[in-house]
Amino acid sequence: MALSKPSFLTHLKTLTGSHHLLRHHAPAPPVVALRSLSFATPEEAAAERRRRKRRLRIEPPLSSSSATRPQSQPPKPQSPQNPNAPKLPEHISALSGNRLNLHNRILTLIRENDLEEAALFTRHSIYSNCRPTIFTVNAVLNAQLRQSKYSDLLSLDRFITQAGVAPNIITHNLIFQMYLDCRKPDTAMEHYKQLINDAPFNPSPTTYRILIKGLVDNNKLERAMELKEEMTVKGFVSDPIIYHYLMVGCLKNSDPDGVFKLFEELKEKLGGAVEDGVVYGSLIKGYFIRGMEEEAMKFYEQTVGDNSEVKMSAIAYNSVLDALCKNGKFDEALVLFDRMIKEHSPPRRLTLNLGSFNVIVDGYCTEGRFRDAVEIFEKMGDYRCSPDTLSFNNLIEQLCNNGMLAEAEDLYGSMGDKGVSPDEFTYGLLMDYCFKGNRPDDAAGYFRKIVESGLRPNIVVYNRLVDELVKLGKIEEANSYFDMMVKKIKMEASSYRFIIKALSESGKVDEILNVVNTLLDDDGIEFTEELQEFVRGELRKEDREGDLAKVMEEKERVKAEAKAAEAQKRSAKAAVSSLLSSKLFGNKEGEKESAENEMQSGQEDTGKTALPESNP
DNA sequence: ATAGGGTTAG
Repeated sequence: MALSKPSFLTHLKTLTGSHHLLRHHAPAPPVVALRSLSFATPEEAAAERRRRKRRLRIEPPLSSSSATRPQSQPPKPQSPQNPNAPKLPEHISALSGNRLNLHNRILTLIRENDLEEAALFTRHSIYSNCRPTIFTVNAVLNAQLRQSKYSDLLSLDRFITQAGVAPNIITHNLIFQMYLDCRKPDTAMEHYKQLINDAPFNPSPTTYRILIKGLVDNNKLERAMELKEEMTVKGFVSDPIIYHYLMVGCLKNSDPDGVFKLFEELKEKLGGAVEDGVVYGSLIKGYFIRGMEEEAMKFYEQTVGDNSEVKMSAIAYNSVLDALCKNGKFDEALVLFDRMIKEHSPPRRLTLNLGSFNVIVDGYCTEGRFRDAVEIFEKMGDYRCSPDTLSFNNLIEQLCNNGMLAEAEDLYGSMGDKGVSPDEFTYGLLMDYCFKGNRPDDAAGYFRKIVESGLRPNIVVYNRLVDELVKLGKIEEANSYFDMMVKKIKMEASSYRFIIKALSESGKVDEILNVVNTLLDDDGIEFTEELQEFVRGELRKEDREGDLAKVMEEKERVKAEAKAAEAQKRSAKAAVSSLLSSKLFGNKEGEKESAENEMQSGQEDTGKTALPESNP
């Protein structure tokens, strides 16, 4: 199995290490939060939600099957007269004629979700007689960001920088967003410092929104607060949205006083009244946390009361609605929800959205009113709102958690009609609860659905499946899932140990040796002395300790043979290619190999950085 | 015709 994650990270390190704005420091490489099913922290889940949200604006990612294009060597580094002179980005008027045509063609590729082609086209155009504008580049970078193609994004950014396409503020904002999504706030802030020091233009208000939100999401509230002060010093207006982000940060830190302080500060800044409804949900939550229910409800009244001047959007309402639901004011929440429904008159005024239903569904569930929850969930369509995978998962989980597996499965069954696809989480959830409900065959069936639907299988879910099967004494079956999945997911050492242990306990020595054989082929796992000792210990129980050495020797022999065959092939090729002219042949070989590695790795990390050849 | 405003549930 190809070594996927480590090589990806190494690759990213190379990219960032040579990034123009980052060349002065050499921190750890950004550890990209790859999509995974189990989130270690709520922040990770939140980061994933943000990514999903952005992804919504683009067609859902198809299985990344488009072929990797041949790419050639980077050109010689250019030597402009003054390499330190910051270049001004082009003005929007540069986007005309041929360059506008190019722009539109690339936008079409993006719309068709062919990001590889869009990036490649952009690169190839650099040295053609029609250079892409920075606006075109930004469009591609943005699409890559939305699809979490972080290494592609960094690679393209580096490419255009080396090629002398001057980035503009939007380019930088995209880079900030990427680092923050990757949970690398420090790298984002380094980049920000470089921008302040070196760039021939200023940050934009959006720069601060991105940074402050990202810092809060990454648990750097203090730094976010400092940045708010800093932007004020620089003459930027910190608006209600910035304050809203910071208030959310305070709530996360259980610091209601921080919320109140921010609200007062905003109020003063706005001349005594805050009209934007977005901050009131947080304010009310602050009072609830503080145990000041009366104050909370006073502000609630002030926000939505008859003579209120506060402008409420659907999102602002949702935040208030959530405050009520989570603090024992469900009756009031229902009244508010009703009012939101009455005020909803699309397309003129929108006071309801998917989120409103998610909040009220959770409210019903908290009250134990699951039937009502399902009912309102199903009424969503009446208000031109449609559920997504996450909202289905949410309700399915609530039902499962409360002993209503059958109802959860009904709901799952209705996803298809609504055109919503279950994801790995849906299946993992149903799998777990089928095991709990003593239906192991159905549970395994849900697991197989993950594989059959072409979803990226996840080691955590796989571990849970095998764990349950072993607990039930279904060792053979567990082993068959090991065989099925070992090629598809990046196994962990502990997963190998687990299956070996289970096989050992039922005396299946040959199967153990099989697993060891697979392990030896797995480049991602080091067969440490300790691991070997563990295997030997298990084999010893059946008096087959010596078999480990046999397997290892055999593997060495096979590997040595393969190596020899490869060497022979190489020298034969060398003989042939010396007959042909040029290095072209050799290059192509190299590319073929790396393309194969990527396909095996199954990651979204196709970050090839080769530049096209300079002028033809 | 390049970023970006907010919410809620994994």
